[in-house]
Amino acid sequence: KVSSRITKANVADYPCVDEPWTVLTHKKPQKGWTGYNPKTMRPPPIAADTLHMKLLSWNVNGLRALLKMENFSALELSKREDFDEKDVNAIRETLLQGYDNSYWTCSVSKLGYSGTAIISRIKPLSVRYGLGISDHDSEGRLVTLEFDNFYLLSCYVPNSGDGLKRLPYRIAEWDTSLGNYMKDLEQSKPVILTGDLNCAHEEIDIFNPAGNKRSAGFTEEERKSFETNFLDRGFVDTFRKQHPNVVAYSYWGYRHGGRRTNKGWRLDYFLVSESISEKVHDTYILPDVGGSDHCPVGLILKL
Amino acid sequence: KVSSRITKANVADYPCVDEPWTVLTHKKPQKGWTGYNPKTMRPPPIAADTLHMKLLSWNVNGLRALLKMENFSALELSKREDFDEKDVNAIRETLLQGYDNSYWTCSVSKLGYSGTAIISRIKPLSVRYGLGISDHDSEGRLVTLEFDNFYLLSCYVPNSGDGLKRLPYRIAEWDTSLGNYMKDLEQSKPVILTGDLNCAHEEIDIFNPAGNKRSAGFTEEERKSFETNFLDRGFVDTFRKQHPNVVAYSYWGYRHGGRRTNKGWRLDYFLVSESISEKVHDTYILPDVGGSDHCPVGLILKL
DNA sequence: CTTCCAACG
DNA sequence: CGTTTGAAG
Repeated sequence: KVSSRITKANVADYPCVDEPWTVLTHKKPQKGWTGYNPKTMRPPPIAADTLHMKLLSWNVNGLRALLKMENFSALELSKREDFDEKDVNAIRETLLQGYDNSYWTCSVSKLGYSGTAIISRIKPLSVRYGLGISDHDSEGRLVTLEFDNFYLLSCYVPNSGDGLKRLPYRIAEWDTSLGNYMKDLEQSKPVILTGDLNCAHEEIDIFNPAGNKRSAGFTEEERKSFETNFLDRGFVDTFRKQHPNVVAYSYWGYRHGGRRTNKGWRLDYFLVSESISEKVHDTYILPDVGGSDHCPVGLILKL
Repeated sequence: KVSSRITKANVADYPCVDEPWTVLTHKKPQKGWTGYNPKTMRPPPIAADTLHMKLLSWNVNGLRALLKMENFSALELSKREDFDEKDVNAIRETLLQGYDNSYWTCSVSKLGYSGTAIISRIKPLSVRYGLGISDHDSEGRLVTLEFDNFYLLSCYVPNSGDGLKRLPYRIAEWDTSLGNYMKDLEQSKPVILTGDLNCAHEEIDIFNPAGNKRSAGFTEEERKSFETNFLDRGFVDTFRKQHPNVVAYSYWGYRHGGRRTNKGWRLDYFLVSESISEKVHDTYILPDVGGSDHCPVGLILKL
């Protein structure tokens, strides 16, 4: 889910002015809300001599389909990595052009169900998979890398599911444990959490707030949990901080042409420790990047 | 599996001279064997004033994919048939242009696993699904229509499976029961069996006989069963009777580009009662019809 | 290699 | 609606 660059969506050549995603689809947009234009609503380019790092997170919803779509040739891949499973090998090596460090984890309980990875140019000081002890269901939902100045967490928060069957687990087990885990890490270094957090925090973060009050991802419980476990404990939603009144989504369901009509949700975040939040130069969303029901989100961090 | 016509593969406009399927792929073809050219190796067209009937049988290996492929629009279909399941409805009505009588059966034990149908311009005198009592596994493998002068059976014989796990069932239960059932019917009228019989009878019927002696569809057991249950009991393999030395296949596995190299099997047959065999004007194979790993096979019957 | 289903989102 | 797996051929 995380890389420090994505080939087809560099910030520089990002093309969009007055495109569909700048349109508000709320029936009753509140006063002051504006659409999101990632071309014009970005800060000035960061100075070349300012040491910085670019983070990009993307829920790709199926790597095989994505790689097929983007015309990757999974066949002419070198044998550099020593992995057992052919497809994983192909996927890894295809994405790894120029990246020497990649860290993958996936669901072992239900194959193909979930998984996360971090691909990085910079070698981390340490790597950790899962939440530690309480990561009981081994669904490959978390990778933690330790860098000099911060921890980077790539996470895929459990979906509460049809009929909200998994809502209790999601709140009581996952969100709580993740918050605790982040606070633990924070004692040694600032923390940056990114990924699909499976929650649209506020009304501005979803196209139809009224109609989704009992939909997984926008229940009272999940939104409250988002606050108590993360925001109230000192983690900053950097996109929202930078753009307090901007409607911007990172997910559009496939089911009703949501992308075309911009009926989306903001589910993909960067949450960072307060102590590092002033170092964030930019947080941005790349809504025109296709190939998944989610689009990538990015962050530029001054070092 | 059975229809009296197939749109894209009429006998009249069937185009092929010196095409790949005329090539023998046997490593050691026996003396006198020739390739099959359905354009030149057919009898003279049947006289227009000779009353006749055309039967066509096709294992389509997935109707949804086929319909998609052939650009059917499953949406603008009428509500003529009163079926519950939408897709079945769409499929039926799409295939039914001009056919008032269609008879479908499918596996209820494993959905999407197997099924057969007969689509006919002529209304049958009676219809029967399965083998009767012994059709215990309800896999939708047989439809019987009664016409004035014969019974027509569309059949999908069980594959013996990987590791020949189902070979005993296939032989002892299925083939035996089917043979008995056909002999029963034959007491009142001649019988025509068609479909994927999942057996390449002789060496001429498979591209690599030596290498497939333990492959499902060419085991000693299946070939013997084909003889004892059908041929020895008086049913005539009409294609082979008409073309004793012709190498012609009706199936090419997807796995190793079998269609391109004509590495095929003859698995689809017409077996008819001796009493009606002299009425068979032509039996033919349509190897250039794509969209499935099997191609259609046809028969013209004088009435 | 290609189909289908079921589960999941 | 679109993805994945697994079974089947």
